[in-house]
Amino acid sequence: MSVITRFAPSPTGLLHGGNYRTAVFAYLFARQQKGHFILRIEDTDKARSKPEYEANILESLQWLGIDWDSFARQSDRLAQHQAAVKRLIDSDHAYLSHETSAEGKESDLIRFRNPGGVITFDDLVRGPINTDVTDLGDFIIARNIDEPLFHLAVVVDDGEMSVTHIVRGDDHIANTPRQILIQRALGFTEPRYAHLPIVLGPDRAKLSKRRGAKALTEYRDAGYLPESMLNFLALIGWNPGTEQEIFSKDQLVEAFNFSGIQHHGAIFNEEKLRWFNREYLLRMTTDDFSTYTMPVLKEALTERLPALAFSHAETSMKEGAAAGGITDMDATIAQKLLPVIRERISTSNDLRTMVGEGELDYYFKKPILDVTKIPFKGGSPTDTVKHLQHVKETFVKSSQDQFKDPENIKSLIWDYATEIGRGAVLWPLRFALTGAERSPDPFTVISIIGLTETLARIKVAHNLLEASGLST
RNA sequence: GGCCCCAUCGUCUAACGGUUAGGACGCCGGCUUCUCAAGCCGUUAAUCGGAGUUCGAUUCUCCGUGGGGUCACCA
Repeated sequence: MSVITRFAPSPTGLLHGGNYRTAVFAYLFARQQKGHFILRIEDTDKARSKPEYEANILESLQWLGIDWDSFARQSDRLAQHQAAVKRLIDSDHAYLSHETSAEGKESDLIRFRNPGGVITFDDLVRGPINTDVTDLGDFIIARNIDEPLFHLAVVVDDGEMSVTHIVRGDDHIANTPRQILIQRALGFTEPRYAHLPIVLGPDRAKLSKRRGAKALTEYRDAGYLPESMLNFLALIGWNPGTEQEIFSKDQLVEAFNFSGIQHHGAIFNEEKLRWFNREYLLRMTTDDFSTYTMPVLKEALTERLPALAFSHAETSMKEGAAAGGITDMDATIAQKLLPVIRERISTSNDLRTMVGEGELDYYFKKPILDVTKIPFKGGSPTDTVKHLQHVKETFVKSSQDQFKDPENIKSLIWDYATEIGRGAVLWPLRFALTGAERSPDPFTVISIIGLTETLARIKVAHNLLEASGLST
């Protein structure tokens, strides 16, 4: 018998990572067993189900790389549910019960005739679970013949779709016995159950939208990669029994097993997720990283433009700044900036923040220099001018094509810097270029902004130092 | 509260009677370095408590304690 699993979310809100973790496990198991994976939208609650939530579920699953073999919507299966209710009534497993609700509404509810006794099932992760269902009483399975409720619908759908393994959150453990009761009354084969430990928020309570759990699509929008999200989700409450942590989808499919699933809840740790994302970013090809980064970088830079505009007017990078977008020149620089960015971010949102806070400004405009910070730790302005002058002359004498690679640039002045004291030479150079106390090394910066701009900035620092020297 | 489940570093976890209780994230420190980032190395940190069983308990049993889930005409 081939394995059939399903993911059966309700489109009554945006689903969070914990919900999708359930989908991941059901999916991995189905793929591993060369089985069939069903996506079933449980929208029997008409009042709360919304099309946009359903759309978000589909979108999220596709993004994660969880593809389904068949799709069903519970609301499309009303006829089957009604037939089942009729069968239940005809066989005296259920009956009509005329009742008045708390709000005073009268209706003919359909109640399941509970035989009582102990129901036992062997959970794939928890082992045998026994429940005395006597106390449940005759529970309600439909509001009326046209409005079947959750338990009835689930059992009918799982039964008719021949689901062999029900993988779901362990908040359903308490529901299982009554579903088994309905199942037996309807004559369906009992599936295997695998109840997954709940995913907790930082407060150790069940992850929920109300307590601030983010929708999966929010993580996507923040720049998380589907691969890292899948990897992370799979490792919440499950481990392969080895020390491997980075898993491709195929590897997860192969390694997954129910015995590696924990029996207790696990906290959704965003720090770890960030780490996973960074690991995947680091593993990307240059082209893929560019595709991942450039749209965000361009967008962020465009927003940053007002702050950059002033200097665009007076530098060599001025073309087209007023046109409302970043210039070709800027785009070229952005492309060169990619390696620098890669070692500094975990998500593209980090990049957005960097640009927004002006951390990248000096690549696109001349920095405004605080002249007192140009000399290295207690170095004199006079010596600093001398060193900058030397560096400048060395650069001028060198051929243009040496300025593409940071290592080459480094080799031009490294011996001089070592001889003089690297700090005394490199700090003023780097500061002249960036105006920042913290930045990548000067060689990297030069390779990005180019020789012409480098010389211009050195000249600015030079002039500033001389002017301050005269006035003191 | 009833019922059910769970319990190893702050977090995710390994150990399936015998280990200096291992790994990862984070934190902290060092190396490298003009600064930052990265990288490399390292430190700190845990078996909830109490009884048993056993030559020996993280591991098995019981009792506490703590945490979580669930108790709808929601799913």
